[in-house]
Amino acid sequence: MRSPEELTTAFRAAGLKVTPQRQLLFRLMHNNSAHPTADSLFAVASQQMPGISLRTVYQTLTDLTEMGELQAIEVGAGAMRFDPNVSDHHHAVCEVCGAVQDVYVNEAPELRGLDGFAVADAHIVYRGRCASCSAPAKRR
Amino acid sequence: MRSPEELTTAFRAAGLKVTPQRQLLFRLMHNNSAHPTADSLFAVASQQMPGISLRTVYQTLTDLTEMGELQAIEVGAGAMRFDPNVSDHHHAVCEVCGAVQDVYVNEAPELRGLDGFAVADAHIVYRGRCASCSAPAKRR
DNA sequence: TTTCTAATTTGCAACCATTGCTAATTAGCA
DNA sequence: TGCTAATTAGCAATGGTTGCAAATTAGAAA
Repeated sequence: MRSPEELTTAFRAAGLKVTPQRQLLFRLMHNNSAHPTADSLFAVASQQMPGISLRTVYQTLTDLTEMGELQAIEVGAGAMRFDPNVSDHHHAVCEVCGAVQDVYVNEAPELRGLDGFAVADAHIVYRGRCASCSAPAKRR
Repeated sequence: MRSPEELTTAFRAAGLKVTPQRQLLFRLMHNNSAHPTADSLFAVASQQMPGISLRTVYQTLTDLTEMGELQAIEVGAGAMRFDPNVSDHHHAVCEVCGAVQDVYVNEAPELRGLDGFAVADAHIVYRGRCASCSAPAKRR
């Protein structure tokens, strides 16, 4: 996803308005590698802008996704996750803490069983334990 | 998933009852490659057993999944799909008709970016057009 | 075969993530 | 500064799924 400044220009150029709500969300998503859900982003946004509505968060995330600035991913954890990294990559989901991290593969695997199916896109979801959840328990 | 007969034995052995509802669902899921949702299975089941409840369909699918007889898959199409093929495989989802088919890969791809993550499982979802949806339009 | 009881089924309410709708507000051009 | 289309907020509604409680029933035991 582009920077808040670039998005501001892009939105205006597309005839869309740049509201304080949108600017806040641009900032919160930029370089955000937490793969937040709409709801968790709403929680953070609410601290900085009390009164912002969950509806607006959903709306803006959808708009950004349709503009290709965000990737919406489904990792089988109920809610949709939003990722400002729109490069070709995959995801690893920790089964303990739920954290999602970006993963890259060197080349797509060879397939068997496709039978005339024209693949447009492939997405891999890895499940397991992230580094901190597989580390031996430390005192805290 | 095992045959209805084997499941009957397995259920009894586990102290579970084999009801007519369960027997019907065993039969409907056995060798079922349609990757049905709970709701579509309920529709089929209702024809053969009017009055069966959607709740029971969910319950039985969940039980079978927990017993390892079914695989529950999430292909990003709203509802969960259930697959009696519990071997190690992946899925191809047609973006036109929504059909899901099983796909096998020769070997898992090499990963970058994992950073201490211990992978337990990987699932690939391919999107594209299935054979019949990419075929040139025929009169019907 | 009958009895008994824990397992199961049903129906419905509740839940969660998300979207539809609409009145009120506002960005930003003229 | 005014105007108007875009946006926001709030709430209702949706779809998929689960929780709950009362009624029913499979199947072991008598």
